[in-house]
Amino acid sequence: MTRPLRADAARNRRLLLAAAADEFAERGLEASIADIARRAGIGKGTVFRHFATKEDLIAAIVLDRVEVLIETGDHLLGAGDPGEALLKFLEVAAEQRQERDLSFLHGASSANTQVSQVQDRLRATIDALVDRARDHGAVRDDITGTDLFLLMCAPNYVAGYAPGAPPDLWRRYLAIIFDGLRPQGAHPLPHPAPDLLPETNV
Amino acid sequence: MTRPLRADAARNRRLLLAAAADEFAERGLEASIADIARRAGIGKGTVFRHFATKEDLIAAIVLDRVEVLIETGDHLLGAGDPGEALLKFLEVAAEQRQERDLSFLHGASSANTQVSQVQDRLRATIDALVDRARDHGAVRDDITGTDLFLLMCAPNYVAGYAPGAPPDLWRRYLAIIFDGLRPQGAHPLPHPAPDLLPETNV
DNA sequence: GCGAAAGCGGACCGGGCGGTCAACTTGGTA
DNA sequence: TACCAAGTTGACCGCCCGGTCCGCTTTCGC
Repeated sequence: MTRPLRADAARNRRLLLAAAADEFAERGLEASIADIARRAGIGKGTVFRHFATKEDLIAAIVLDRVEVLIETGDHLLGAGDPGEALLKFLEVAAEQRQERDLSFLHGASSANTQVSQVQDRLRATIDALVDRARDHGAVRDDITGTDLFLLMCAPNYVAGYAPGAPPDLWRRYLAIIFDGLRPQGAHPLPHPAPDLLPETNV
Repeated sequence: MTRPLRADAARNRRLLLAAAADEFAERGLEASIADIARRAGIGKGTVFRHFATKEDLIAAIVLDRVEVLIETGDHLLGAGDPGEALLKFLEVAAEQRQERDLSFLHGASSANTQVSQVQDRLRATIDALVDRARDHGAVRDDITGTDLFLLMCAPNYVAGYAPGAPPDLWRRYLAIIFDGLRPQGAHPLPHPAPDLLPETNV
């Protein structure tokens, strides 16, 4: 369908995505296109040749990151202890976020259809991980894949509130939250699990 | 020291703070001063008469909200079951956040000395609540007040990721996290508690 | 009721943003 | 090697932002 990119264009696209991810991680959503272009060593106009709007650029970054998580999750589905697999998945997700925190980009790009599609795929993978762990008695009966999808980002978020915190403080809060997911000593939950409509997250 | 505000000025200040809180809750940090002024029914110049910068306005809002939490916490220190008191405190904090989510303002104003002072006071109150709950065996031995200070906002944050979620979904995630804080079935934590230096949070 | 001080408001400013464009350079192909 | 489509570039545009300023209005002690 679409002819392959010219060699220089492909190189610039890679540079651009890397620079954008770094810049967003450092400056948040309001990182400017001009700064991103400068960091990538390309002209501002080139950015808009590759991505029509800033939102499209953000969506491309999110797409890449979520794909990685899906691959990780699918791989873990076929391996070892189900409880360990789920925990390992959460650790990988947290490590990705720790390296570069781009969580705010997910919200900023959820309107994009490709992003919402890939997020649905991620949710399916997490559902499978949780189902397997639940069947194995590694997590309590009353939690769902959606719960984990939502809780996934919490450890980094919590650790991020500490100013000069050590880089792997998230491990502490992941452990606490995961203890809350175990069957031992679980108290009944006061609110039913949400069900996010999978087709469209409006 | 400073003479009291004129009647109209005091009224406008109240209108302004209320409008700003609403506007920030709806539009996030990038809510504009012009919109806030319009919502309050006052001129843009008047905003800057009351608060020299946008940051000062944000700090004033945060100050008010944190004071409320401190009062709540101090009150709960003298009442009933220590474990219930801590849980109740977290519920009140989450309700405040659910009504208007201004958590992003805390980060934006932490440079302000008044804000960091009042946050230190809040941390002291939470420390006391946690110490009492721990002594009573309501929470595990290896968590600290600082842990709770950081975890406090997590339930709303997690629930906020669900698009059309019911308004009190946070209760579900607070329950899960609180189960993770209980002594029953606790697994050892892989990372020590952080200690935020209280005098300055740089 | 009057005058001075306090408060008010909106036109205005400099700057930075996302996005456009037309002149220019480059890569692949016949 | 010569050509042209694809790609690049930075000056430029309109917009909106936080913040200023000064002529006007309101409050309140006397």
